[in-house]
Amino acid sequence: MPVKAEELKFIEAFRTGISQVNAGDTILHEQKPNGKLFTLYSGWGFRYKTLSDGRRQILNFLLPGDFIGLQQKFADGAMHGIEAVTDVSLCVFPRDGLWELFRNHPSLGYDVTWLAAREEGMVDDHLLTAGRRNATERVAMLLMHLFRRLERVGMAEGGQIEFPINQQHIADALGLSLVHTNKTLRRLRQLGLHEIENGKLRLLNTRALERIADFYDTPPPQVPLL
Amino acid sequence: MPVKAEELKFIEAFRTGISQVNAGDTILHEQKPNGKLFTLYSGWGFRYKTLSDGRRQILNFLLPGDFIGLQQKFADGAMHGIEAVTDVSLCVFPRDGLWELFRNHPSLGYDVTWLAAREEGMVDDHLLTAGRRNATERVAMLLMHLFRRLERVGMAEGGQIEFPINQQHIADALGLSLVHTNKTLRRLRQLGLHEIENGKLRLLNTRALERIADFYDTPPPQVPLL
DNA sequence: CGACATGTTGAGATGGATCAACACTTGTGG
DNA sequence: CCACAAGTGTTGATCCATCTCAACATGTCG
Repeated sequence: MPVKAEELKFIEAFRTGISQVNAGDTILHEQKPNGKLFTLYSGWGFRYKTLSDGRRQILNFLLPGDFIGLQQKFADGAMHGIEAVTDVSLCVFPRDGLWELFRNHPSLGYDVTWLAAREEGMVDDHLLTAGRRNATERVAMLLMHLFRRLERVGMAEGGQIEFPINQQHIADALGLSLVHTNKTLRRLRQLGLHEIENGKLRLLNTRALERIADFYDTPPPQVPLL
Repeated sequence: MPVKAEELKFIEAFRTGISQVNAGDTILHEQKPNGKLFTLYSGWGFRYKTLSDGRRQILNFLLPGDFIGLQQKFADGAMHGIEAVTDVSLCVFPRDGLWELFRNHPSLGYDVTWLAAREEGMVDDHLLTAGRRNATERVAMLLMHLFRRLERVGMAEGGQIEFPINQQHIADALGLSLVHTNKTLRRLRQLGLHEIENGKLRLLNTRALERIADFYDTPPPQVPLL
């Protein structure tokens, strides 16, 4: 989405710097929020929460273009962690600059709100999935969801996408056990619906997956970028 | 939270009017978004999504002070409905006024974002609940969650709150079946943890409920109001 | 009075969890 | 170069939390 030159300049000035994080590292610790804000430039990450006995729920996956950290800043004590799946590069914004941004560039503030609302929409979807879909539907949903998102940011090539997450990630995102995730994934593969190989996901029958997941996507007109 | 007089005036001018909705009526239809924005003045409501075969997931409950409709405005096709639990009065904002608000009163825009982020934080919690807690933990969580929220808006009197939702609502919010919700609720009651009677909820052992749910609340400093 | 919403309870079925192996790959230190 | 540990995927056996089905009770309302 186009941004005015002036706004772009402000964004440039606004950001503190670019930061690199290695695969598997924690970007934001669950217990100690730091109020920083990020935009994900490249790589995959995820937001998660854990119960005190270690059960983990992945809230959503973070892909290039995602804006991160609003909930941390505002949430009522309810914290989440962020972890890098692959090596990741982040654009870091200062802890207290958000108000500046709203004041000086309301249109950017508007965009931030847009992004926040879009992310909440995604979490809404995942809640429906975890609450009301069965294992097969959940897996189909996740595959379609991620595939479509990658498509939108232009990261689908030749009908396949990079797929750096493992079955434990999938299980934690869907609220399933690792073993059952494996069996469900395998069943879908044997039905010829998808293939995961060498860290690539290829969907072989999106029609069927959409039907199973009861997932029908409407791409948004255009997405703001920060 | 205090608001400047000038801002208050803008809010007054901004709103289209106040609207009343009867218990059980749909405030916002799942399939046809209208882009309107609301603030809930009084009563209870909830946001929900349904699968095409009718399975319903309640995304969160709406209580006085909640700001509604952002996701509808921005979501990528992913829609949700809103229904009134009790009779409800709403402050209605015009469909396209949000940008005006951001431009003329950045601080109000900032507040909107705050509210959006806080709501996402709540959905995050519910996703953790639906994905990783068992039935007992879920029910304990819901009771604590709602009780604390009502407390914060000053609607807890004498250790009890209005509790207008029925077991079907609870089941749909937690991703459980109606029957199992009933049995779980009953077990907690027989343990002396709570009482629901005549539309009132009384928590008899919040300590135990918190422990079961693994839920420890940190109230936010102050909440903006629109 | 009957229709309807809501809550309650039991019996049986089942989807998914848990437990326990094992295979394969990769990286590491000796 | 090999031995070994660690991470990941796979599979079978068994268990159990939750779902489904089916009744029945109660209160409200026309």
